[in-house]
Amino acid sequence: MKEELIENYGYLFEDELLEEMNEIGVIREVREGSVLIEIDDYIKSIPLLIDGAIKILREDGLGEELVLYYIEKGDTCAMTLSCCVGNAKSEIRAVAETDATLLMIPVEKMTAWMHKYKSWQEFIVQSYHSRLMEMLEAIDTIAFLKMDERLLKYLRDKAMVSHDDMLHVTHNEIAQDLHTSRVVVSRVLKKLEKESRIELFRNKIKVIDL
DNA sequence: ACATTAAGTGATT
DNA sequence: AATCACTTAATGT
Repeated sequence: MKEELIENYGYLFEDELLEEMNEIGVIREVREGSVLIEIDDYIKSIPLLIDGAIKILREDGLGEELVLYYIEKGDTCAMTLSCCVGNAKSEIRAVAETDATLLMIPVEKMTAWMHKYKSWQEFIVQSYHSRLMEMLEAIDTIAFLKMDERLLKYLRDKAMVSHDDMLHVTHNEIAQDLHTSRVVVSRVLKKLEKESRIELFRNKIKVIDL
């Protein structure tokens, strides 16, 4: 596991910190689809993503959800960070988009390292920043983009995090992620297929050119 | 063969 | 862009 740590975080952190992470962190492997954080959960440890991708969702009242952004390896979850510091409940849900490997760091260590290691502090601040940027991007997408553009972005992101241009997803699942109806998704996808940008199959979508 | 689930489509708001 | 109503196609038992 030491190798994986170095591979993904070695260029960021000094050896001493990596050593501590290796000792204290607990590796957690999760399967695709498993829920890592539920809304209203209290967070007791910080996940650092070693491998795979995590999907971050916002949910309204009951059932209706919306994808905010994805987290890939080398990243951490900003929500977790703010929750630990403020000891607050999670406002979001985190679901494993693919099979994933996480390194879990206890909250106490996370705050202690903030003082002890400059590289850690920078990592946290930097991570906060990039998550905030992604949030802005998500807002722009919803507010200014039409459904066809939103869908394209969704497919692009999905293909990127799964490192595969054959996406295993149904029209219904996409509709839920984008908070729209299945019929609309089917129509737009059909249009994209006619433009030869994608190819449609049952339960699958092949990305040709985005 | 039948039931279930995914996807396609016209019409309406 | 959403909803309804209906059809067609694929898959499971």
